[in-house]
This record gives sequence, structure tokens and C-alpha cells, in this order.
Amino acid sequence: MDKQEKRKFKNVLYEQFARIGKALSNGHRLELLEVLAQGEHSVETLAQETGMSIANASQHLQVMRAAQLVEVRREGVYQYYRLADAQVFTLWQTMRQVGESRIAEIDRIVQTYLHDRSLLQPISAPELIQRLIEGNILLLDVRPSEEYAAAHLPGALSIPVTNLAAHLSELSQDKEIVAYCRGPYCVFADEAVALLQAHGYTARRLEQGVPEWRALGLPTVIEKGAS
Amino acid sequence: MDKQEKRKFKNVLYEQFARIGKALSNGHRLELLEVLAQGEHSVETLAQETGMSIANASQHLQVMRAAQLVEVRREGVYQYYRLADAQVFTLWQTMRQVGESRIAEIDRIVQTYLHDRSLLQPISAPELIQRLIEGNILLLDVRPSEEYAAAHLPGALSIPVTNLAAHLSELSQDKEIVAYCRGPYCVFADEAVALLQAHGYTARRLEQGVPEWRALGLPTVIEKGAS
DNA sequence: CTACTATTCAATAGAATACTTGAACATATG
DNA sequence: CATATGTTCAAGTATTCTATTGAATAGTAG
Repeated sequence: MDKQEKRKFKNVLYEQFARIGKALSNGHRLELLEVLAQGEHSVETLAQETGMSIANASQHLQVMRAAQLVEVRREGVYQYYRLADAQVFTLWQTMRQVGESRIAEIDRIVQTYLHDRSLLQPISAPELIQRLIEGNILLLDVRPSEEYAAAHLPGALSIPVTNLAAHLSELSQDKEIVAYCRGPYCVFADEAVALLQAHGYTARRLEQGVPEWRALGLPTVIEKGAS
Repeated sequence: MDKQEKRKFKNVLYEQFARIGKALSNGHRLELLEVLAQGEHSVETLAQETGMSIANASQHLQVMRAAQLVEVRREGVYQYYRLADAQVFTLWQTMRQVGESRIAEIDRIVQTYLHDRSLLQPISAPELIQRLIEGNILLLDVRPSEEYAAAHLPGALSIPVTNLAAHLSELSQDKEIVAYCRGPYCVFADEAVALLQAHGYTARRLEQGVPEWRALGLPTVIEKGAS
């Protein structure tokens, strides 16, 4: 292999790896990834969740599909996109860690928009497990019910944050409540805890979301009939 | 936090994370990262190693610097760039794994350009350690000597592949030789092993490069006086 | 078959990116 | 001081990316 051929090799090789970087080089696509980490979603749902037009969401999904980060399945008129692999979430998680530890701006943004997050008394996964064993915790999944169906923490009750106010009467005040949602940047659990606290409950927020919980090697439950 | 503010939050947040993706979205930059994983290098060296013009290499390095993936230090007229953090290598490694397992094209390219790699009888890190303990191995670092100085495997001898032919007489044929270089896509060790085998040596190629070895938690040696 | 819905495609305009060239800047040396 | 060297900057051009719009396609239901 001469010098020129060696250069060609590196160029075409690293260009292939760059396809993955390109797929991760847009904020909307990263947000899509994060929602997809909760389980498969239709284009329509994804567009709604991320505040994009359908056509735009579709195009971004196709970019990630071309990079092999996501896969699709058709069911009726719906196209259900999902992460191609658990590794893809690992990759996003690693990227997130690098961002959190190196890009000061990120911390500043979280502080600005989620200023009073410490009032939500975050609880860690190990601590939650301990408390669950003791049996004095009500674990609340406040994500949309489809995501609960796709995978949820063992023993969790599903009350989407949008319905929480209407279902408060069903929750006893005897137990401390721990609410969780999609992950560290999901605000469903923040909102739920704030609402619960305002109504006299003792409520805390789980630091992890479902994908982080799973990445820790902890078990999740799949609803009967969910794919 | 109302709906609009929530959207704004997600948009600005994920846009920040996308800065990292953008920095990783170009093949040249990934190749720069891989060379930087060997230790700090001047712009000139990096440009040479990656076959870019100086101005172009400088600009790519500044893109990665803006994303906080690399840092610089000036010494005299030279600017020495380095990875900002071990985490950055972890990120690249994760991305590499995703690429290797998901993008078929990558395997095809490696097959095409490094077709006879299996003849080099790759040896794994644990196997090498075993053999080093037994003491019947000569371990050869065939990277440029500056990279050897920055960090090398314990007990390794430095003979850059460019000088190897001239130094063959110094190598006894009694011991089996294991050559290593920068990593899985570096061909220095391939060339070294091919040359050694052609001259009657028993030679093999270490699968890992120095950064992968370090990422496994194995020790490296830093030359006296190297930073 | 028609009507309907979810998604993709195609065309477009505006923004961002990549590479080159030559000038400008910073540091070291005589 | 002038000169030399490594690096960065600025400008220009070609290319790629993003979001929007409206049309086309694929499947479902009547």
C-alpha cells in the first residue's frame, strides 16, 4: 500500500465514521433520539413531541436512518421509528456526559430554565431501590402511557403528567411519592413533583429516566401486548 | 414554565449538545482526534499526518476547540493541540464501536485496503500480557518517536516503522516480536509485521493501540522529560 | 373504485461548512 | 532592529444542510 493509497483509505474510512457524527450534529435529531430511547414512536408523535413539522421530522429521521442509528417498521399507515440498537443510546449518553462535563453553557441553560430543581429533592437509582425494598414508596411514571407500555420501572404506576391533576384523589398521602420520566432533561417529573408538593404530598424526582435505568443494568417491565 | 418556554429550553439545550456532534461530523476531524489520542502534536505535524494543508488543519482544530474537545498550549512558535479529556477518547471509541457494528461499509473498506490482515496474526491485550510475563516476547512500538515519548507500553522498544528496515540487525530472531501502533486503523504495525515476517522473524500485530490499551485500564509509561 | 390519512418526496431559498489563497500575527533568532 | 517560521485570519467559491411548501405515494376504510 503506497502513500497515496493509504491516504485514500483513511479518507474513505473516517468519512464513514463521520456519517454518525453528522447524524448527531443537529439539536432536533438529538431530541428525537432521546424520545426514541423511550421506545418506538410514529413520525406524527415524534413531530409533536419535538415541536417540528411532520415533513421536517420525517427528513431528520431519514438522516439518522441513513446513518443506521434508527430503524423503521410500518404498521398500517404509521411508520414506527426506533433506535437501531442499545449501543446508540450508549453513544448519546457518552456524548451527553462529555457535554455536561465540558460545555459550561449546558449547565447554565439547565440552571436558567430549571432553576429550582434542587427543591425537587432528586433521588438516585440505588437510593430508590433501597426505599422500594423497604416498601414505603409510591413510584410514579408520568410519561405518556404508550411509553409506559413500551417499558417502565418495576412496580411503577402510570399517570401521565397531563392527567395528574385529575387523578390526585387516587393517590394516598401516606407514602412518599417518587416520580420519574424520560431522563435528566425531561421536565414531566419536575412538573409532577411540583404539583404533588403543592397539594401536600411528599414527593421527589428520580434522577434517572427509563433508558438510564436500563443502561445501569436494572430491570424494566414491558406491558403485555406492547412490542 | 409554559409550553413555549419549554420548547425554547429543549431547543437551546440540544443545540449545545449538537456542538459536539458537529465537531465529530467530519472525517478529517475524526482522523485528527485519533492522532491526538497518541498525545499532543503541533499543527504542522497534524497537517502532515492527516494529509491536510496547514490552514485547513488549523481550522478543523479550532472547530474542535470551540466544542471543547481539544485544548492548545503554546511553546515557542508551536501550538500543541491535545485531547481535552480522556472522556473525549471514550466518546470517539464509542462512536467507532457503533460504526463498526452498524455500518457495513466500514468493514468493507477495511477488507478492501487491509485485505491480508489476518496473516499478521493479531494478538489481544490479555494474551500479550500473558506472553510478556512468560518473557519470550519483544514488544515493538513502531509509531513516531515523539508519540513513544508521550506514552508507550511498558517494556516496549521504540523503532519507528520508517526506520525499521535500517535497524533490523539490532533485533534478534530468538524472540517472537509483537508490534503495535496507534490503533485498529493504523497501518504502521501492519507494515512492520509484514517487513519482519519477510526477513524471517516471527512477528505479530497487537490488536490495540496505545489509547485503547490505556482505556482498558492498563498502564503506560511516559518518557522522562515528556509532558 | 373513492376518500382519507400518514408519510415521503421534490423543489426552493437561505444558512452553514469546507477548502484554498494570500495576508496578518506571534514568537524566536541574528 | 530585520528576518524567518509556525499559526491564524479573512475573503471567496463551491458544496452541503435546514426548513418550508406543496405534490406524490402507500396504506386503510367505505
